[in-house]
Amino acid sequence: MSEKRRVTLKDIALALNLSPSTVSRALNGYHSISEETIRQVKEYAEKHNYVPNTLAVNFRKNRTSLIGLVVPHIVHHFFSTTISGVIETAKKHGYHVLVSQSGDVKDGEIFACRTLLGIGVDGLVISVSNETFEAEHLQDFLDEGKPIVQFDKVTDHILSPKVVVDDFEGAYEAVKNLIYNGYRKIAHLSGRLEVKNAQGRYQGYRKALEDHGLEYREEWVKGCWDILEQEGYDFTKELMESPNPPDAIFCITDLVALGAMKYLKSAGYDVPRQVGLMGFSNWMLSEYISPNLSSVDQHGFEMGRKATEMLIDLIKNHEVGEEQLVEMKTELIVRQSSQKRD
Amino acid sequence: MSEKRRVTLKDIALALNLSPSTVSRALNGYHSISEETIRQVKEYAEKHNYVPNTLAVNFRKNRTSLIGLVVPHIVHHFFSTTISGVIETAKKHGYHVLVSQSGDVKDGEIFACRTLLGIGVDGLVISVSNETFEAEHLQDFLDEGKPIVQFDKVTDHILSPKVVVDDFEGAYEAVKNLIYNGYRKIAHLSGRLEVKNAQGRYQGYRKALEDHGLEYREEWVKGCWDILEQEGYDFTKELMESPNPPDAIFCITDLVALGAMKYLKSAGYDVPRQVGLMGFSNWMLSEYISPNLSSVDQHGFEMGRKATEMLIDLIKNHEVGEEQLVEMKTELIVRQSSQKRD
DNA sequence: CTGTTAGCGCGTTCAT
DNA sequence: ATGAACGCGCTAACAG
Repeated sequence: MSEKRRVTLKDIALALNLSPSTVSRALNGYHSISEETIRQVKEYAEKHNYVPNTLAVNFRKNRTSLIGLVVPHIVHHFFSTTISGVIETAKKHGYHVLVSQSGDVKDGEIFACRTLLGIGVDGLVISVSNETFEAEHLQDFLDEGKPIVQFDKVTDHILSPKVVVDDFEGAYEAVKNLIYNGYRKIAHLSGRLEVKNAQGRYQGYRKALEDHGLEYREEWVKGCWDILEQEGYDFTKELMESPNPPDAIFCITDLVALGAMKYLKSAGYDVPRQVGLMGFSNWMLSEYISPNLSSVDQHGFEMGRKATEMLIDLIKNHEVGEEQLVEMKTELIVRQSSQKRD
Repeated sequence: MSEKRRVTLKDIALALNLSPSTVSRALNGYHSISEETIRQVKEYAEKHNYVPNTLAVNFRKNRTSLIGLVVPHIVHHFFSTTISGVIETAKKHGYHVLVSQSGDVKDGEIFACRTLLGIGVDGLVISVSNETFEAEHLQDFLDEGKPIVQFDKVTDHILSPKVVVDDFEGAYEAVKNLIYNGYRKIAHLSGRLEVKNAQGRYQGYRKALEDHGLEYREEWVKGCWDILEQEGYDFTKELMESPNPPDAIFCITDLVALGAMKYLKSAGYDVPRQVGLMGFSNWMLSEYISPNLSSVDQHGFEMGRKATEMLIDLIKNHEVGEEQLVEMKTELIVRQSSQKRD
């Protein structure tokens, strides 16, 4: 509990017989200070290891060099990847990241945002919850001149730059792959269609069927409300026990696909020979399960990086940003679960 | 870019014909303020949604309500679980969390810590890197009166409370399980034995062998320097191709076990019938791979919670904490990979 | 090139 | 029960 008092600008000024402002300028490399003074000040500062009081600087400048990050679930592999991208990118630009999770529910998100705003973050990177259909808590940021960049799960209820993957194309390619592999009755475990990603993937699915002359049946589309593994399990059971079972399932995300896989295995189906399976998001474990799961990679780290770079640009230019959509390409990862024959 | 100026104490004072100090006191519930004034002030504040300027408060009080968190890798499932525990617990107590990753290297850790200290976090929760054998960058926190709580991967080069799992017992039970299942030639893919966890698990492994009269052979212990999947693969290959191959492998962590599994499968071994496999850490994917992997759960969320609670206690009591070890129990999760027969 | 002054918003003396 | 005054550490505006 020593609590040695830190050296302040004033201390240096006093010791060197200068004014605090001169010292400040010397340390911050102003042009209008003599070489000699600068040298002197820097030397003294170094020697007494002066560290500027960040709290005071923040207060004075009314900024924190903090950026807020809100994601639905930290533990989901895709998000922990994006978190990594955000943090690393922020670091490179001298920013730091406050990470919050919304739990994928509206109230959690609102709480997180209010808190972050209260702390005084300079900007926000957010992937909204499944329940975000209005955005007052986000508008508050813009009203205070603090930019927001959305990524992955985005809402149109607020004007801001967005970084997303091309869900439509990702889904299209994924389903096309199933078709090329010989599957003909392709079902889709979707999400809530009010959610953009879910909508995009659903549309890609339909278009792929259409373009290849395959039948679209409404009863082959099941909406997972919470995007849970259990939903994947239950809906797959439902599908397979129906009078007209599909021979392949395209799932909105890998977690749901895992549930589907579990059911199929437990019910004795041969994946991929009897039933093909395709996920989305390329979770780490998709590579390890057996049969390993074909999926669509979203380049999470890159998304986090891109979103953060855009945000920091805005912060530095004192802009709150405009509606703008950056679409990143997905990458189809073909593994065993979608290959009818080896 | 509207930038509506926020309401300040002064504004309220002016409007209500009071002094700023009275308003401050009213808002912070001082005893020496009349009910009436309090009511009045609170009402006005509410109506004009006054939000105290956190930056000013922090500056004044010389604290941030921020706690720093440093882990080796955010994307590792165990750590993302602990992160979650830290964040949720902090939230409950009105604290926020700055998450950094060290990349499991010394320089990364030092940089993260310096930065966090610079920002002015009130305390630090850290799981140190594989290379942390001295701790000046941690001592700096204590010198400024800011407590540290270590968890999971801890070092004795600094005096602080630590939250760990009982690695020894976890390993002991894990290896015992292998033995009970009929394996007799048990190898161990360990980590760097200077690292505490690695040491504990190694000791548990040895003791289990000893207690059950099994042979310990030095060439059956391989040290993974970076704890990578590839190391698991390579060492397993080495082991199995040696003149005296083991019939089971206890791995320092699931990631290494995955590498082992990959090799064993690719080389045509039957896991678990020919070779048993046991991991440590219970990564999410261990449940999903096939055969699914027996492992030792470390209750990551709980560890994060416990460490954070201890830290916040210290912060609130203006203590920097003493050497103290909280050992949490592990939980053996028996799955297929360690069952010689079903 | 440098010093003086002033103030960011708040909490906390010390008065009254 | 309230107000006046001060200062946290720093920087920006305005002199000179």
